[in-house]
Amino acid sequence: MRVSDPDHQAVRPRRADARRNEQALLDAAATVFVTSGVEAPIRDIAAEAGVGTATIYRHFPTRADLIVAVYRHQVEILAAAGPELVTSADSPYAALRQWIDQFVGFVVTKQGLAAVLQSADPCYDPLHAYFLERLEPVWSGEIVAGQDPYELMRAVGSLCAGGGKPRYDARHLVGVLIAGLRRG
Amino acid sequence: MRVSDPDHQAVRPRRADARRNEQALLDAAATVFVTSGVEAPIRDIAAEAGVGTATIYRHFPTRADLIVAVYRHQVEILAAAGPELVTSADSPYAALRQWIDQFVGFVVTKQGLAAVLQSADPCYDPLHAYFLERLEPVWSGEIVAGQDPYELMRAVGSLCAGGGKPRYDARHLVGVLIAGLRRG
Amino acid sequence: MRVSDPDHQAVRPRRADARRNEQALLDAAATVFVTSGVEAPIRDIAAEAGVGTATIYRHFPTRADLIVAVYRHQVEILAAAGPELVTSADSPYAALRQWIDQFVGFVVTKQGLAAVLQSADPCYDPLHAYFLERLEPVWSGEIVAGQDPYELMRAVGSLCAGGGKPRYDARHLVGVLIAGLRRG
Amino acid sequence: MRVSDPDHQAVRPRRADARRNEQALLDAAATVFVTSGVEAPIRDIAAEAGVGTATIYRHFPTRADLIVAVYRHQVEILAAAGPELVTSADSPYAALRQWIDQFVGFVVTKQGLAAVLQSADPCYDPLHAYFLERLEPVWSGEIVAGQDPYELMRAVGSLCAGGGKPRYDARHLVGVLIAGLRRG
DNA sequence: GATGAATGAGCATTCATTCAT
DNA sequence: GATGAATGAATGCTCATTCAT
Repeated sequence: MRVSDPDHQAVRPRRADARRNEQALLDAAATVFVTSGVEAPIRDIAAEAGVGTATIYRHFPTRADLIVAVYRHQVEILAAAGPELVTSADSPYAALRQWIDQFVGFVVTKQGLAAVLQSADPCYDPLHAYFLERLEPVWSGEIVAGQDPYELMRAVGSLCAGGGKPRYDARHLVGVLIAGLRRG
Repeated sequence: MRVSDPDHQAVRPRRADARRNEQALLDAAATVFVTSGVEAPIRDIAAEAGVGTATIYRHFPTRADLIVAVYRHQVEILAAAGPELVTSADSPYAALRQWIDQFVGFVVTKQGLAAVLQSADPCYDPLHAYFLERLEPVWSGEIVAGQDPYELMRAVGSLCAGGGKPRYDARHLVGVLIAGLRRG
Repeated sequence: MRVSDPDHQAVRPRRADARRNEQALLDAAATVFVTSGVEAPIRDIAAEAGVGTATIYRHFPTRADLIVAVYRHQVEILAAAGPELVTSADSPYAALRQWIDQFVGFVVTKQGLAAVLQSADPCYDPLHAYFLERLEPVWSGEIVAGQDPYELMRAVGSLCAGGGKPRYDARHLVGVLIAGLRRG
Repeated sequence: MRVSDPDHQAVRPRRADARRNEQALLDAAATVFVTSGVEAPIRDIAAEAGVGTATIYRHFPTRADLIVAVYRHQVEILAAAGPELVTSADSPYAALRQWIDQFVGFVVTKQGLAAVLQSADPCYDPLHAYFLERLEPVWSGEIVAGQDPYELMRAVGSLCAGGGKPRYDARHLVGVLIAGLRRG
């Protein structure tokens, strides 16, 4: 998968209808990704958004472009909670636990996002970089002596990717993983 | 995924060539699953086995039937190492570490198996049950106070499913997870 | 365009229905090529033949395979007339004129064939070679001192490709071309 | 192909920017036709010209309109050389040879133009008429006793359309054709 | 039982054309 | 007039599954 231009939505001024469509597409894709995963047919996403298929290609030339855009948008929301927690919590470790709770709670409901975090496909590098930028301030203080944050992020993604099923509590497992790291 | 009859291959007496074909199919599928994943085209597996596609359907009506059969077969091999380790190692924890090393080493080279372990699809229940039967004697002594072994198995599967990529050491991460459990 | 296996129809023994389908495909393709050219949609050819689209891909993995097969078959018929003429005509030149008449008459009614003759795409090399093998005995005696037969064949293809239209007599023009060569 | 109104660009007075755009379009189309042929995507031409796609439709309602306009424009340049040669060369035949050399050299570099010359589509009638008007004075003196000039022009187009490939020298073949005509 | 031929639904992608801005 | 966003039909190709031999 290639990402043709990760920032394309930032550079051009756009017509109002185009902007509206792009938003509709992001919402539709987010919805479809939940039910059908990130490999859902383009047609389904187009139908959900109420646009033609070619409109998706105009806005997001490759599937990776769309995926990145969908989650970048959602991560913006998630990211806001991070720094705030660091300062407000009783201890760095408490901050981390709360953040992890929120983070996992968020990721678990978006199976697509978990898959993206788990993946090593270079097309997600921008999104991964973005994630790391936000995660590191929160957890680096307490945990990762000698632990590659990128690997940790992928591990969290992996554990969450298995979630949403009975007898599998991703939040708990991520907690265990974090606890294991702390000892190191 | 549905499994039509998990034990179908046990009930009927069979012709010699049928039995030979089934074995060829299991070997072929194992090979193909490694390179192309468990979703590999039926044709590829048939070609690898040197049989017609319909022969696969006769032996394994659904894809899940085949997957289960393939890994059940491979687990037979893996399982042998377990009990032996428990008795020979210096301590239960040492036995566990060694077992985990072997186990992860095994799973990581079969991405298909990792996916199967990660999955909660009921069609894998027989395989999961089989796995747990073998795993529990090994690790239950040392670790899982209050930890659902099934969940743990799926977690290991998840961590391994993300593996085989640069900057991601599944063996290390599973070790961290185990370490985290031990403290609990 | 690639030709995966120009001789694939010769190597395997085949089931009767497969052979029947292949013939139906060749006939259908020949028909469709006349009306829609060699770039006609696969679906149209499949429909004309009364088969599914995938059947075409089974028999002729690439479009070039199909094109070559269609015309190779037709050339078999054409080729028969060649050697016979050489011996029966009054003079080599007379033989050539008659042959050219037949040849052009044949090619002109298959616009697809003309296009194939005109093309330099390497995928047609086998067909071109086949053509040259048949053409050279007929015309080489009289004409082509220093004339590359391959170029001549392509020229005839070009002149015929423009044919089938009012105020354009490919037969006449090819005659003129041949006359021009004779002087050389 | 239909040409909606071959002279539409002559009837209306126009804004300066419209005229500028039209010229930019002709240049852009000429460029794109060379590299991608006359069937190149409208978008490519618009991009090359730096205008929107709809602008092309405004100026040239059908693709044929654009093609005709492009080559009419280029023929203007070519035509200038014709009469001049007739008077300056040593003999009518020498003039013809030189003219053919120039002509073929020109056409061969514009595969689109060759295709247009080869075609009998009525939409090109105006362009064909225009061509004949210029060609006839040059070659009619020496050659075409009983040869329809229109047919000859299309033949030259056909021979050139096959060109630009290895082992195919359109200039040579057109020379052969002309030589053949001379004898007649 | 085994075979592999046939099927046709499903999907990504391209592109001419229209239309709101 | 100019723009470029939206449209959706068209097409190549893949693959699971069925069925005649």
